[in-house]
Amino acid sequence: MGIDPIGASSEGASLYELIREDIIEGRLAANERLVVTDLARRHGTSTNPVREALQLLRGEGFVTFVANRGARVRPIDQDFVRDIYEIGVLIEPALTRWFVNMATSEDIAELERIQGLIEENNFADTLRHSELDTAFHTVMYQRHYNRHAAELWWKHREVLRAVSRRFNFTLARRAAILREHRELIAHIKAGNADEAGELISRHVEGSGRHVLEQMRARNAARAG
Amino acid sequence: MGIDPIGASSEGASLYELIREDIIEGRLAANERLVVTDLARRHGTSTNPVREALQLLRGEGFVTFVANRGARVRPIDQDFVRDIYEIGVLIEPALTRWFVNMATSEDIAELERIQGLIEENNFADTLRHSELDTAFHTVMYQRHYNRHAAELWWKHREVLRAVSRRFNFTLARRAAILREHRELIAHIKAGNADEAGELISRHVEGSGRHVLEQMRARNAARAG
DNA sequence: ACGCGATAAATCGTACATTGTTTGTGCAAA
DNA sequence: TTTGCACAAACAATGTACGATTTATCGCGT
Repeated sequence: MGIDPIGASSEGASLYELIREDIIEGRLAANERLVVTDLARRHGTSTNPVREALQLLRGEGFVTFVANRGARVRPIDQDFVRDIYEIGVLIEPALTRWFVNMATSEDIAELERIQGLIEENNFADTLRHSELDTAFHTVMYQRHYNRHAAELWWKHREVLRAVSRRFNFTLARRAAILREHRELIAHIKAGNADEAGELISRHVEGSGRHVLEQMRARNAARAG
Repeated sequence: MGIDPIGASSEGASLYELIREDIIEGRLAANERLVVTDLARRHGTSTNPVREALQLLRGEGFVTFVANRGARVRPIDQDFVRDIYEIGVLIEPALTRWFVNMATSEDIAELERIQGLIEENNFADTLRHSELDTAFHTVMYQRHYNRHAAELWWKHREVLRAVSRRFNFTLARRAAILREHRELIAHIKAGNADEAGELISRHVEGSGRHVLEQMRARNAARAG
């Protein structure tokens, strides 16, 4: 599964996860107030668990606090998404280069298996594609010695997955994803760490650009 | 046994900040249990504020949780420091390149002013040097459009400052710092973004290596 | 020395009190 | 009628206290 240092996922469907999903998925609007008693009533608990969940979310950056005025939903807007992608462009190549130098034949087989499923699915089920794509990159990053960087990537990934779930892949983007994945596997097999890193850089940047275009288009549609 | 009861009861600073400082500064040992009732008694509050502070720290990665077993201090060990520095090596050059292209003459004057204070102090007061050095880099990063990256840098910086406070600068490191800062200002003046980025990469890596060597030496001394 | 059960301790959830903030109302003045 | 403002009531955040449930500890008998 994921890369989870703080023990969040050990609790099944915790209050933290529920509220977090509501924020990421957009069910809670940007800057919306998070009233403790309301959330407690809605989830059938007392206020204390809600308060602790909100503090946890605050620490992770999903919620903002003002003293004596409570919590609000941090907007998952274009700037937020752009920031995350740009950090990915800087970090993921380094993770990839390390993986290329450490990859076993089992790793490569696993990547090819997942890539096979991705091509088999061929974006028919977009949710499934998203999961497979995440799995693909997780194979590469999950064993990296820099746990901090891997965790950071995972946190960002969860946000981006939720955001991009609202959109469809353009045909051009679909083709690019498949092509780049195949090319990446080839680089890994050949042990070309730098080329793989370069490719990932373009891959992440392309993915970010794609999502941002979609967000922009939808915003324009909503405004006009 | 850890906590200084004087600093603990000081007014103004929140419970979160107090516990956080105790972790970063090393007054709370690695993996030490954080018992809610103890902390509450020690800080003269009830348990609820402590619980919320711990969740906040959990979200920021300073504390780990296991269900029904409470919180523990995440170790600020060599791996942790190395991870943070490596992320800095990846991110700071990008922040620097942007700054070089955006720097005004006021920015450069401010950098030269701080650099003057640094050279004037010349590591006589190491704490002051640490503050000035942080100020120097803050001038470069604080206005970056990628708020996420800037915040990430700041959070890391706070940890590293606390860690390196335990050590002294070697003569070689002192010389390198002054030389690289001067060289950096020259690159900024000339508008050489790429050279400045390259230099910052080396600067951060050198700084990280220096701190890690010190940690290693102290660990070895403690063991033998 | 090694389970094993009783006891202590700590976490987690609930209920309540206090304090600070927001909102709505009445009233006077423009 | 509208605007500005004081003031009070409702509301919500923050802090305290306590009971329930889970985990850790320790003494005891084999």
